[in-house]
Amino acid sequence: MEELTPRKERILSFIISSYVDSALPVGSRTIARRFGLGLSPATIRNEMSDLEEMGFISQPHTSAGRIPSDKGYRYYVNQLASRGSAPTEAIKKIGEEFRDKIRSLDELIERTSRILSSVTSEIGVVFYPHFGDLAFQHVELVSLGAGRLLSIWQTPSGIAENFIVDMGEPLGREDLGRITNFLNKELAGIPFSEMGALLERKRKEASDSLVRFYELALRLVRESVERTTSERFCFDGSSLLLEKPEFRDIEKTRHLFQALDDRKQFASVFRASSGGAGVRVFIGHETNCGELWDCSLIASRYFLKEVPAGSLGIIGPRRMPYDRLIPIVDCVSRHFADALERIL
Amino acid sequence: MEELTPRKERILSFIISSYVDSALPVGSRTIARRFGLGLSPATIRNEMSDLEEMGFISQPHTSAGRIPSDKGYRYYVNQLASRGSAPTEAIKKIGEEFRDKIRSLDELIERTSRILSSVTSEIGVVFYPHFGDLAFQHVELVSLGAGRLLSIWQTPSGIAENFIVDMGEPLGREDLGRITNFLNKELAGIPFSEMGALLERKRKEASDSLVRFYELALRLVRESVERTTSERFCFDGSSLLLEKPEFRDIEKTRHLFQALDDRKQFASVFRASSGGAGVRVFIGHETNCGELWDCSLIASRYFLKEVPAGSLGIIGPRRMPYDRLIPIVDCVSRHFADALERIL
DNA sequence: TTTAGCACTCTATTCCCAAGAGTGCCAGAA
DNA sequence: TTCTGGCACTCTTGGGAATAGAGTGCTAAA
Repeated sequence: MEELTPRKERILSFIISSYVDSALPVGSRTIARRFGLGLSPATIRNEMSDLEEMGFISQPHTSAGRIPSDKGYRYYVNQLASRGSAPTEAIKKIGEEFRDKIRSLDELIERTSRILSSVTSEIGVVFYPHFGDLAFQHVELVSLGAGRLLSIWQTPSGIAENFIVDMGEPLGREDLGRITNFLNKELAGIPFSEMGALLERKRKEASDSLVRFYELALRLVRESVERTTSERFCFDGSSLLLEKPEFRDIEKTRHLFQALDDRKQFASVFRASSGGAGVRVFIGHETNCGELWDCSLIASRYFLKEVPAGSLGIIGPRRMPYDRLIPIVDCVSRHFADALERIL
Repeated sequence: MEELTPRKERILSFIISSYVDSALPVGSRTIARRFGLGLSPATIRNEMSDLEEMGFISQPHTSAGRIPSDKGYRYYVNQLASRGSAPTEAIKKIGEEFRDKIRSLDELIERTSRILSSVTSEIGVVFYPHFGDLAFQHVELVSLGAGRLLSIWQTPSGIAENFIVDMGEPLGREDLGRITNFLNKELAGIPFSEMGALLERKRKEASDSLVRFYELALRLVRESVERTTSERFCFDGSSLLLEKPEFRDIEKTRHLFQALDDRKQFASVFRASSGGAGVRVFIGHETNCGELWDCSLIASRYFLKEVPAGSLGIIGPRRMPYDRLIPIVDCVSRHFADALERIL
């Protein structure tokens, strides 16, 4: 990205913060007046004309002020990254919210999305963690009768996930013990997501006496662990969107809500957006989702025992106070990861 | 509710179906023209004037046609109840949707809310079942290390729920066995929701050697089974609301979405609305929720082993094709209950 | 390089008017 | 008694036209 002169940068920055505040296009007059620098509107106009030509701002129509473009926001956000302050007010509130005892994963997820939306006044989104990349250590099977099992999968660090599985055929106590031992021996240390493939491979080479074990094990894995790849998430605060002036237009808003309703599509947008570590920001068309052209995403990946496990963040209009919201999402993300490890 | 003459009833019914179709106030002229009966607009006007005085219809303003009132819809819906047909088209589709294998409770809930909204074009809502009224039969405890337990609770009919609980203190294998036996003996046959109170009572009279067991048991119950009373639900299709002409007004719609965002409040509205068996309809102010004055609820309670366990339904504008939607909600409710028993 | 001035453009608001839809009421017909 | 045609009245809706206001681009001078 090209560099801007300090003056252009200040003007761009002013346009952004003013527009973020008011949702109104910003004119040269306003800038000259509320801008420390002793410059006349005419000078500002020349600078703005340059900025427009370079693509950082645009005009809704000929006789309106300027509004920031994707590129303008992007430049601003990149500048921000180097500084990165944190609003102590919000940080304190977040800390308090997470201090309450949270007892289940569901509660944590719902709670966190609520916190995100209440602190930022945007839509808060939290994805359920997936465990695929964690290493397996130990499984326990409990019979529930009629061929149904409860399987409890643990990692070396003590994280546990469990599933009810219908095995189709009833299994005796003895069988159960054997399968348990078999799984614990065969799969120790393997990441959950690779169990299926591994069992598949081994089954082909297995002696006849073991084939049945491999098949039962495979069924168990398929019906339980492999389910976690599904992309569940929870979001909260959609009514906040309707308060923003850019969503006064029903048609526009409807399309946006359609995108949110299509959970599959939305999950893929969000997931794509949160590769890499740390907080990442996706502005307007950067989301790669047509309906979200006037929205931005601030997403953060969270980790479980150093392994990426899911993401969370907020979604709102492009016109966002990025300087305030980026550190907030980061802060919530850390608290969430902590709380997650405490629960699992 | 007072009786209407057959002619008034036919007119009311026509006004409702026309208004449901078009969202436009209905005038006497329209009725006279598209109404089999050879009556002049003037006659119809007189009848309408009566209906208005009786409170079944109202005028948005002096020179507009009439629209149905809560009372009008209510009369219509009550009439419907006696007939109760079912749209085979939709029934077939619902059956197909439920035929797919559904593997977890979460999946079933999300799926069902999606089906509800796609078949009815309204918002579909499904509450998670609560198990409080089911009888307890058997519990199993599995240690996860560091004082954390997985507890698996079963009913006589084989339904299982499980929870991870942090007991605060590590428990040896022997302790675990004792507590398991203790719980199974003390609580057999008790409904889940009454376990806490029962243990509390018994603890007071217990001999010193048993107090510790009661306390551990109480902690276990408090941290696990009693959580299920929380009112979780899932809904889908909120973008469909924005397509309806009555929600073109952003302010009005915002209030509605605020009500939906407040999950606690919404849960209580919905739950209050679904007392009793069978499908129940709540029109406008009957929902007892200010923000929902222009909405209706069609709710059905579902059962688990003959015990009411939760509810599901749809929410949309008052202007709803009740005749079509009531049987649909009923149908989904039945399929859901079946699927639920298959899963748990 | 900056500034002041000026003509120009486009939006948003207001007001007015006419068209249209629907009603209520009354007097007369069935 | 019940129904109908006619008529005056009311109220919303939509389409200009006029106006005010905001903001720009350009040019010439400091």
